[in-house]
Amino acid sequence: MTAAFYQNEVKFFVSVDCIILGFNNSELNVLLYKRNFEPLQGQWSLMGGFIKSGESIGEAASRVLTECSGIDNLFMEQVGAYGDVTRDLGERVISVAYYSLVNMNDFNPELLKEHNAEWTKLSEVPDLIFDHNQMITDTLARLKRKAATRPVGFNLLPEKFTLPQLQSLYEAIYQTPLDKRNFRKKLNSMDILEKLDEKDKKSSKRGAFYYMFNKEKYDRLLDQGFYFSL
Amino acid sequence: MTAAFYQNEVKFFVSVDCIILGFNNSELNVLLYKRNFEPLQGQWSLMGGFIKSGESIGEAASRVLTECSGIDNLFMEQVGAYGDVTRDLGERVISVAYYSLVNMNDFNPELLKEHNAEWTKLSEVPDLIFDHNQMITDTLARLKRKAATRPVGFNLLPEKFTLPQLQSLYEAIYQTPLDKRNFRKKLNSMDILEKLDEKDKKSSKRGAFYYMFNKEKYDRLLDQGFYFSL
DNA sequence: GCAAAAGTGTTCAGGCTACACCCATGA
DNA sequence: TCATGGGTGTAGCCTGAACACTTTTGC
Repeated sequence: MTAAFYQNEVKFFVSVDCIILGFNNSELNVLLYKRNFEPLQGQWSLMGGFIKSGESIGEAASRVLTECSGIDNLFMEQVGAYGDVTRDLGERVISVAYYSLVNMNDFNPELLKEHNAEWTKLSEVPDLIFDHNQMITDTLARLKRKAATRPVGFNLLPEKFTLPQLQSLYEAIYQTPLDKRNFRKKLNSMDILEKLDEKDKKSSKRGAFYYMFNKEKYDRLLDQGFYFSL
Repeated sequence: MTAAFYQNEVKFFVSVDCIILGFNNSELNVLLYKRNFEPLQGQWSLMGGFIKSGESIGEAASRVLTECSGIDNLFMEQVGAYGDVTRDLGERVISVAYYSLVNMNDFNPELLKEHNAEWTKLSEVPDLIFDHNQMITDTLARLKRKAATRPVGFNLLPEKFTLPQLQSLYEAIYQTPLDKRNFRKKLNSMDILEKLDEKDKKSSKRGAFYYMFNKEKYDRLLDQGFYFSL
């Protein structure tokens, strides 16, 4: 029963490419690295790798993420499969893209160096190999939709964050300025944040209160038919 | 340069599976067929096929669609890649799902018979092979989002359709009843439909006016910053 | 003439947008 | 004391939701 049923069909290399997004200084960043193997050695590329036998697509993506971050269970979601015949210049490779939203501070700088990896502002992404620029474009469109309807943006921030930080994150995602009062009013009305007593004094003299996303509260509200929307 | 760069990596069978949706009698239907080859011969399945060398993923999906419909250029969009290690009982196969929205009347019944294919109401879909039920579930979630923000629903109707038809289509997609007056008001305000003089008298004595979707008008409005929303 | 589906407006509430000033603090 | 970013409330508008009766016509 484990016999070769599909003998007459063709097999393909299948890889995953990870669009790892972070947020810093009011800007979204993506993790890129310089390829250290042919073809196109020395060119900039997304983090990726081939799927191994015995490994699901998601497991492969997860492995790539862990390898370059040292962190398990990062937020991650499939973008889609890319399979143009000539997309890879080496041989034919079908690739499945995943995007991941991470807190840049959690990344070990030495591990990044080891992988030739660098955080790059989205506004300064160079020409990447193959269809990797397209994958980023598709991811950003998806992120806009997703962040508007699900509380995924918090993955891009430290556990404790301020409202000005959160707002500038959403401004970066939507690529549009938001009204401070309206933004805060909306968040307040959702009642999914915990206000701390502590303040962040790094970016202003007065200091801004820290908040935390309360997942338990959010899940409870979901059950009651609540929908996140920002 | 066409040398074997990735010699040490594993290759996989890659297939496409098509979730072909039609609309009839106030119900969404999906095209299923009885597998005529092992493994799981005789079981119900989505329409699908292996990707051939020299063929992109989209081309493979398009080929499968044309093969069973006799129609080119059907509306089609990728749902995602499915790659659990044990998803296929024969051998390991990674599959990319595409959904397609079609006008059931355009399908040649004899061609369907040839392929062992049958239209099945969504409410009556049996247990399918592998993860095909999951693919349908994912497609329906995607369709809800898509149909709300893009005028893709028209692909499920004949070129000429009535407003009661269109409303029942959206009721089927959203799985919820809609208010007749509000629905018509919204459509009217978008100004993307052409009202014909002709009436459809099949479903009532009085008859309902036929309308057509005006793609040119829609595209013009898009340029002016208009967003479809239903 | 009656059954069955098509067609038509108004009202109300809630959410979204626009908008400007005071507060706290470090330098 | 002043420069800098943090924090707060209201009013108008618009959109979405609720809702009931008349029209047409085949039988």
